Amino acid sequence: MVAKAHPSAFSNGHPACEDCGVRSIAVCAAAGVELLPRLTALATGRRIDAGQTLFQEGDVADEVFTLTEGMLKLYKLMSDGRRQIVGFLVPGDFLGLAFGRSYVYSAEAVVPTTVCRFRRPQFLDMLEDCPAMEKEILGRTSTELAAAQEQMLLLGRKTARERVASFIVSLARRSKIEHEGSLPLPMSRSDIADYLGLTIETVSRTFTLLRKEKLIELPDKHVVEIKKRAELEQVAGF
Amino acid sequence: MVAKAHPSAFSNGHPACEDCGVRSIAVCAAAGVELLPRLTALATGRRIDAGQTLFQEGDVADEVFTLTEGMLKLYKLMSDGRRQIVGFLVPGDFLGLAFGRSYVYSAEAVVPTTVCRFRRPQFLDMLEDCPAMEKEILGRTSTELAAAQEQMLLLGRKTARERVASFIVSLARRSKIEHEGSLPLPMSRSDIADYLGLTIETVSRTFTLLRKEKLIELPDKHVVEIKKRAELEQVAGF
DNA sequence: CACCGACATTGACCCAGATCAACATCACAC
DNA sequence: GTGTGATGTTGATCTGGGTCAATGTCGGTG
Repeated sequence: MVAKAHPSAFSNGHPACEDCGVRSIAVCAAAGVELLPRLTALATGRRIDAGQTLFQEGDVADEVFTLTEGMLKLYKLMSDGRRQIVGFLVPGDFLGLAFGRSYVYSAEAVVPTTVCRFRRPQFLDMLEDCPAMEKEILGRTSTELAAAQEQMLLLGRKTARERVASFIVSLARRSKIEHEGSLPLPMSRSDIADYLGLTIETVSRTFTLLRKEKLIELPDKHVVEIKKRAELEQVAGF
Repeated sequence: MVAKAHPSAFSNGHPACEDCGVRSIAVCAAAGVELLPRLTALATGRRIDAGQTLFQEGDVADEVFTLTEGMLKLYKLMSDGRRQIVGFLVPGDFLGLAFGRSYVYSAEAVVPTTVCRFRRPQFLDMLEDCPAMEKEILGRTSTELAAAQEQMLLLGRKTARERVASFIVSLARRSKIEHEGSLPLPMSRSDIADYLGLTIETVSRTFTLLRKEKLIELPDKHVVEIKKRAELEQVAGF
């Protein structure tokens, strides 16, 4: 018997899926209640310190994950160290389903992070029995593809000012911030630069510029306060 | 009865799926033989002249397509006319399954092109009855996402020389050209520029540069001949 | 055939953002 | 408290690729 001061947890230190904080927004939401015990049995938790990598580009892709807490950055490296961050993941996001032998990007925690891990073969087996979950994954992959295409427009054609404005507006949308308001910025300037195809200096200067234009405020390195949402969206080119 | 001098064709001018030239490499390959008549009944053909658009970003996404002949470019436009091409499609490729109300990019023929068209609701109904096809679409979407992420690295971090080299190598791989050899380049310099996040002048200069470096030859505006494949891959950063 | 318009190449110059460098800020260890 | 290293900001300068402009190439048309 498990004491219930806290939600029930299994020997692997992972809470049961029924108690999972992100279940309603994760791919698991598509699994019917009858599949929850099976999901729970397959899942193991993992804690990742800030800066620690979950996996690296080229590793054999034998696990898939749901992010339950924190933030991950996904990136690709060139041999000389140039880096492109291809995405930031937030709780509820799913990752790892590479169609191929190995992961096509590295994943590293931006802040202390927890993920829920599944072995790939077992997860795929479960997908067989749960078409709703497969549909959900297809939908998410499609949405991610559309976001990647939007980012291609940003990287290929937007100015530094437009890039930074787009970044802030996109983050705000994902955080469900509708108008003006305060936005956490957990990643470093270097991460932002490598996401936007700029240098840290240009990112810093551009934040300062937007602040001088009174579109944003920067009460702290890791917080942006949106002051003029409409103008910011305008600058972003949305 | 349909005379069989040519493969059987239906009133809509579209050949039956069983006779389709790209069936073995399209999503339709995942449909069992028993589904072919149903596929054929749903499909209609469409011819698109070079330069004509199949659909535009923002149009209601009520159709999906398989490219049967020619080449399409997919692109996003900004209000001031800046353009980012997010992909070139070749026969066998599938497009249009936007997860949302409307298409997120425009599609235009690069050369005279034919597509096979399905109404979305009917196509989705068919997917319900054919999990193999849904899996196939998920696999393709995943692969496309990985390609988009590779392109993000190109757009965010590579030099003009690396971009053009990457472009040539990627095209060669898709055309199954393994080593040295001649490669058709159906799109204009302007299309290449908008795909690589460069200007036409830089694309032109960079082709000339690679030619002077003896990595490629340019016997014609629309042909590249790869002379030193290994060095080209090196420059591309692969 | 000559003419035309679209596309591509090449040259001269310019500028947005990179690079190099100095300094500021802050969390943390001692 | 003071020192130290990581992170961020700001300034000065440089440069890869953009912009502007002239010229070349070629397929189509009368």
